[in-house]
Amino acid sequence: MTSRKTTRAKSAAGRRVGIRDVAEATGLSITTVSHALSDKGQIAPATRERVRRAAEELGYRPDPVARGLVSGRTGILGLVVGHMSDVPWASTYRPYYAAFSAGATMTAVERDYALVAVPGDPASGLWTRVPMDGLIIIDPVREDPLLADCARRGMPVVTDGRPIDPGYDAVPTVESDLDHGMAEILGHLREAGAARVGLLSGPEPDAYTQDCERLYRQWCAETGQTPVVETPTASEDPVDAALRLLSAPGRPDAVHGLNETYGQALIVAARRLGLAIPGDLMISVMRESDHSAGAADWEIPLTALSLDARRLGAECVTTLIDVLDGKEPGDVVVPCTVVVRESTRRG
Amino acid sequence: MTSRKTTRAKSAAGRRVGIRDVAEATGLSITTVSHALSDKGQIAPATRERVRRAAEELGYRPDPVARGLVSGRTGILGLVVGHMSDVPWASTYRPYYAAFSAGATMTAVERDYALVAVPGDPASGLWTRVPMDGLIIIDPVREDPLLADCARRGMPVVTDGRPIDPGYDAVPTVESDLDHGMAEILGHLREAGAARVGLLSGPEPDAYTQDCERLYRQWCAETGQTPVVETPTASEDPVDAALRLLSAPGRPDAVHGLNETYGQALIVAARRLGLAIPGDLMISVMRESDHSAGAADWEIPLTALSLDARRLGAECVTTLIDVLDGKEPGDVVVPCTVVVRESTRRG
DNA sequence: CAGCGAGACCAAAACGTTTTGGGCCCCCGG
DNA sequence: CCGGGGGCCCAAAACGTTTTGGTCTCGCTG
Repeated sequence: MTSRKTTRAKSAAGRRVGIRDVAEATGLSITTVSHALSDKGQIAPATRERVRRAAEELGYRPDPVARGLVSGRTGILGLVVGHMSDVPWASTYRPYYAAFSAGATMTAVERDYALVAVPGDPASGLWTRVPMDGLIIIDPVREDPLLADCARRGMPVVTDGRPIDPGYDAVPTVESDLDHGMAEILGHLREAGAARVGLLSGPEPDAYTQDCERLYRQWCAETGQTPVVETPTASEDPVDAALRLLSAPGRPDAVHGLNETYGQALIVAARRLGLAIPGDLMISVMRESDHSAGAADWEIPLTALSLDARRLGAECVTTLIDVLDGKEPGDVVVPCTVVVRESTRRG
Repeated sequence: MTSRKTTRAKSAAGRRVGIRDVAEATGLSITTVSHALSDKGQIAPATRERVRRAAEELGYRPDPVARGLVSGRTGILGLVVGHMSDVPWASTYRPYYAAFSAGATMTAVERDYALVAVPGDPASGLWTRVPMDGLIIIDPVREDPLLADCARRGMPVVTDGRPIDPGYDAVPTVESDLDHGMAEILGHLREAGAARVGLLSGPEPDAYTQDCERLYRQWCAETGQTPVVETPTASEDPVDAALRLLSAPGRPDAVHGLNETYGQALIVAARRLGLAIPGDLMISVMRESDHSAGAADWEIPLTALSLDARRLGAECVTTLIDVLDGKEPGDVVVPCTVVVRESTRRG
């Protein structure tokens, strides 16, 4: 009586209806039913219709798991956000991730894939237990264990932001065109009248931060300016870092912040120091999108280098699907655009 | 030479390593290997260790799909956001969804499940093709096709926000405690000195909107006030609705907005009409979280009824997992709290 | 009228696990 | 010396599809 056989979901009546049931209902073979439903072999039109009707009537839906076992495809793409092991996605990261994820999800859905979020935490190993066809890794960090594991195991991967470590040249990558973007935004600041441009960088050990800083220093070298960089620690309130930056001896009269949160921090710091914007201090930031009315914009519309995270997400998915389809896609560079607003308009 | 057999990922060397390879490497049977790796049958400790080592060395990971086929469990939970068929998630919806999704994802991960986002669009039928153990439906709408399909098919479901249509009493539901919350926030507005409290409602046909409006009218009836409700259409700029509300003959001197975006709209409208906040107009809003510094807060900190979307997401996951584990969970009510800020402090 | 191709269908293998139901051997108690 | 009970291991079934490699029966051609 203590039947342990109730494991399966037999809630309503009998078992889940399988292809076998359709076969029995129509008096046909399993093969024929499968073919009829997926337009494969040659089936008499009448039969095909009969099968369709029976399947519909019985409410038959092919089991995705069984289907996946034979086809080798699950139709699931993994999205791992590297910094997710910490508290609720490092807050500075959220807007970017949200936009990225939105773009990725919609593109995936259009192409008939589903997107699943898995934690970057390598200890959990969850990503190993969830069936998926490929993985998107956002901003791989130094010695990323996930990246290594995927490579070893032959799991198709696309990264958003180039892997830092060497040896991953084969991994397709989607990136913002920071080369042009940084030059453009810094150039804009100078043209707008900045004498000394500072950078409010970030603590993350990823290619994005690294590249921005490098490009900034390079630009400084080219324009003959001494770099002024400040970086908040991971746990620190960015406002403190902003205050440091703006209190230094050779105070910059323009600062570019590496994410939108830093823009807010700069505004707060500036106000606390009694600096007028843009009169005493021009501010520009990285932003995840053109359209978003950033939080800080209620105070002062901020000039931004718009990163188009949405599109980056979309491109990652497209690229990954290309890989899955056997194409060998090259790296993708997504343009980013300068949007000039009040915070850098003097006079 | 045109071998089509390259379907599988045999990129590096040979095929993916399966349990059979481990068996052959150790000279044991498949059964024993399976048992050894999952601590099941009785295996000599030495053997167990030998198997472990071999598996590790070969880089063996059990195929989640095959495992899922026999166990009937995939470890994947679906999250469908009802309004996603439209453009980029109806923008007013985003902060709530983001917080909800964050809470759900983290809880899922803690319990060793993965969360996959599927479109509410019933036409796509994607959710049918992606393997999952259960589904979370956010704010089911009138005659929700998904809900119906799940019920018919026996797919375990938990909804965030009660299903509107009758006949779904068996579906476990997670809800905010709007009964108390609405009474509390409206009571606060009155106590703070409001003579006439208006409501800026929403166009969505879900239980949340419906309940808020009902509770508002009920409160009006109890306190002997004529209800003043305005609802933006789905495509309209909420500012226009706010302007209508604030230009009406019996202009309210306090308005509660059903989401955070509406708070911004109210501020903009108030400024445009030359109304001082909170002097001429008190504003309160629904918000998805306590901690979030809302965008509008850079202008004026808004009093809010905090919905704790994060926790709602977490509770949905917990409840769904309970269902999957065979428990019969009851409905969950998550408390919401009033957070008083500048926008309703007179004098 | 034999032969042959095409149309309609089907049985069985394959996918990679877990689970079921033993089998064998050795040791110990009677 | 025999019977029985662990301890250790294994072969085969099952999971629900898709795919492979047919078979059978027409009708048409030579």
